[in-house]
Amino acid sequence: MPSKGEQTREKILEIAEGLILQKGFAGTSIDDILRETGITKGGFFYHFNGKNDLARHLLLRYLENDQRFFNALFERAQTLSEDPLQQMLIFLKLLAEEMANLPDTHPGCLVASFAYESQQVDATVRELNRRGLQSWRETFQTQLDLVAARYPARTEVSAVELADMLSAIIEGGIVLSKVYADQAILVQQLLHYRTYIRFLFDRV
Amino acid sequence: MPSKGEQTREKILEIAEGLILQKGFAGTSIDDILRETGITKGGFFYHFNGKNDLARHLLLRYLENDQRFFNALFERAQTLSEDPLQQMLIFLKLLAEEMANLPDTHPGCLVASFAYESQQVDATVRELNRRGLQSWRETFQTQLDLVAARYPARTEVSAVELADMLSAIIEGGIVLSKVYADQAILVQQLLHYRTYIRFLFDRV
DNA sequence: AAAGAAACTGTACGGTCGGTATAGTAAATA
DNA sequence: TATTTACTATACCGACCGTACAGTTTCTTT
Repeated sequence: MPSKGEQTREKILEIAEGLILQKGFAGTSIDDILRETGITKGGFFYHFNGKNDLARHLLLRYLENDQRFFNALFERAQTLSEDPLQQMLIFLKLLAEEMANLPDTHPGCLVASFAYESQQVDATVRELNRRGLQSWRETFQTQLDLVAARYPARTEVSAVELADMLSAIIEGGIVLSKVYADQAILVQQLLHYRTYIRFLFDRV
Repeated sequence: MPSKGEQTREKILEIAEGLILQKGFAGTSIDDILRETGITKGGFFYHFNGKNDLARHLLLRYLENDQRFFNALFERAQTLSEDPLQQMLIFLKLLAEEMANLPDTHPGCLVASFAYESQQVDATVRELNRRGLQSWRETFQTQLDLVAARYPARTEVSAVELADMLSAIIEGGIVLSKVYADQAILVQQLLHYRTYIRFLFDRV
């Protein structure tokens, strides 16, 4: 059982994340967070040294959750097939399904949020953001390397670029989904990426 | 020759855009803009009714410029080939070249910026944002329809989704380029989209 | 039960925010 | 020359910003 402090901390992080994704980092005041959580300013500063400290913990939590999420989907894909290409394709299908099953449209990605407010956060957060993208790159690249080792690509492609393409599709798909208020778009785009992977490595 | 007022107006818009792409909309104060432009608050409010009014004009200008930019590249592509598929492929190559020739990394896209601060701008700006994405969709879709009319796609694909994919690649590519501080990524991603189009319609 | 640490509340601070108002002025235009 | 355009300069507002800290309650350990 998490201590009371941990619970409050988690509540602050949870609510702050939602607010920041809708209003931006600079646009979300500490008072906004206090209003939603019900705690007072002193309580907030007991847990965090300030807004930038909040941003750092927020991003850390977000990246860890995302990593866990991706890992879980890859593990599930690995139980369903032994072939690296099929695993990748299954992973993408599972990811698309998860995005389709969200209650509303995707709330947004903190990495993109901070990327567009880079001057509002300190160098630590910017660096953390870079590392976050890099860890996604490595996660996807690892699988794509396995694919490329077994299947000759139709055209010579870089696994890193292809890994980045998935990140780009996710980030871009989220932006479009947000603006159109239609989660289907992110799903469609993920499936297009999947088709591209199939064209590259599968004998279609 | 633009009148003195027009010049000042343009200067405000130009500087505000740069600031907003780096610090976000809420994170950019009117005072910030005054500092950079050298005008006073009275001067600013002579030209704009407030921050939201600025946002609207900013987005309008941005979308018009972008539309002109895309149109110019399509026209150039049309002078180089009569075939719709080749025109699309040339367009994408030209677009990638333009992105590669930017002096620094891509400064960002206002559409994404406002998408991640949707609660900070009024409904007019949000609607304008949607229309902006929609006009890109139509621009790309028009060309892709011509392609699909002449070339049977390898897999049945929706021209709208494929058009949105380009927008997503651009938006996502910009995010990655910003975070990694490397404009090459956006270029790579545009070329991957190009390869996907080739796989879909061309006999590779 | 006492002590101490953890988890806050309450309040106050100086600064800045977007926005408004107004008086004055220089330059372009009719 | 008269009028409009395009500002400057200054002052002000209430709201809110992030920060600080002294005090109080709640939990945990001994």
